[in-house]
Amino acid sequence: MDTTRLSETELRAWQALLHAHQQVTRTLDAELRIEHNLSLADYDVLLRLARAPDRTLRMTELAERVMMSPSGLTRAVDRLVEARLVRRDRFSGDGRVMLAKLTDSGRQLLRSAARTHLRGIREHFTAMLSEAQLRGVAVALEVVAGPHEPH
Amino acid sequence: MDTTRLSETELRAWQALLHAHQQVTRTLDAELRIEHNLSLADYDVLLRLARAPDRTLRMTELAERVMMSPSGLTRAVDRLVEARLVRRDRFSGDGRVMLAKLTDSGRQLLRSAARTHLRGIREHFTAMLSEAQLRGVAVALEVVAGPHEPH
DNA sequence: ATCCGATACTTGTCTGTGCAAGTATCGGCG
DNA sequence: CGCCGATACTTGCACAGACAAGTATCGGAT
Repeated sequence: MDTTRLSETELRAWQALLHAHQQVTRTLDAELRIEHNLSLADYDVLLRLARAPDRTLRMTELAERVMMSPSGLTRAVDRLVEARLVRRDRFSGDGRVMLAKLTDSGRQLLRSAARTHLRGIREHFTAMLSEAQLRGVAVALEVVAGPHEPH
Repeated sequence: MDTTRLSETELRAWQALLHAHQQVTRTLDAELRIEHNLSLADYDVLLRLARAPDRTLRMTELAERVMMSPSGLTRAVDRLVEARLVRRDRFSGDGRVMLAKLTDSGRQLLRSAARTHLRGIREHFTAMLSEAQLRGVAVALEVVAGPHEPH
């Protein structure tokens, strides 16, 4: 196989991945910002917390789940704490770890943001594809993404 | 259909898109930076110029092709000019437009960076999928990306 | 000829994010 | 008990990119 070129199909798949991601992600981010004053990254943080036991996670675990660097997460949580959507508590069992906990108003905002967001995912992504296509995309891109626990 | 939830397949496809994109772009960006001191965005700018007639494009056209804001592109081209990979010329036919032109050393660098990059796309993306999967992903994500001329 | 809205960039400013260095805490070992 | 490497964040710094405002130019209408 020629190692200095990509086949037509390879090139198309790669370009399509870039374009589709950019397209969808920009749109969803804009919708969340306009309707709920929340970035897509913020939304993701709130969502992971909402799914966690007691709506609480250590910073490191949260960082892994939202695909952010530790420092990036610290800043993101700073903003969410400022907005009263998240609380920070010291973990009594280990003085180094910080727990981020979703507040009630965080839950409430997440709930209403979720409506916007899920509608957006449907509208700008999944509704454009058949069930079979969606499954194909899921299977293929899961391979590419590598092992991830499905949190 | 339930509008407040996503089906299992929808959710998987969406998450997989996010994870796969992040995974692959981070890796490719890192490879380009290490081996050629170029960001993925820089690479893309050089590539679009290389493909253009006379290796030259107006700023606006270039911005569309690389999916960057006008201001973002101005800064990106600033850096590439600084690195002598691109030249800026005024377009004689219209004093408002600026032409970005790939220099010879830009071409040369792009050539060698392309080897790294194409290998990377293969290794971290396309090689993980069958030809049929790749075609499926391409078709599906092209729909999602919407109409784009295949520059 | 000149005015004026439109076009094509660029610049000022702000936000988000990463890396590397700093701080606090932990837990084992002498 | 006290040291010390490891762990869990947080902070300093730097940089890329976006939006909005600014500048220069264009081209049609008066």
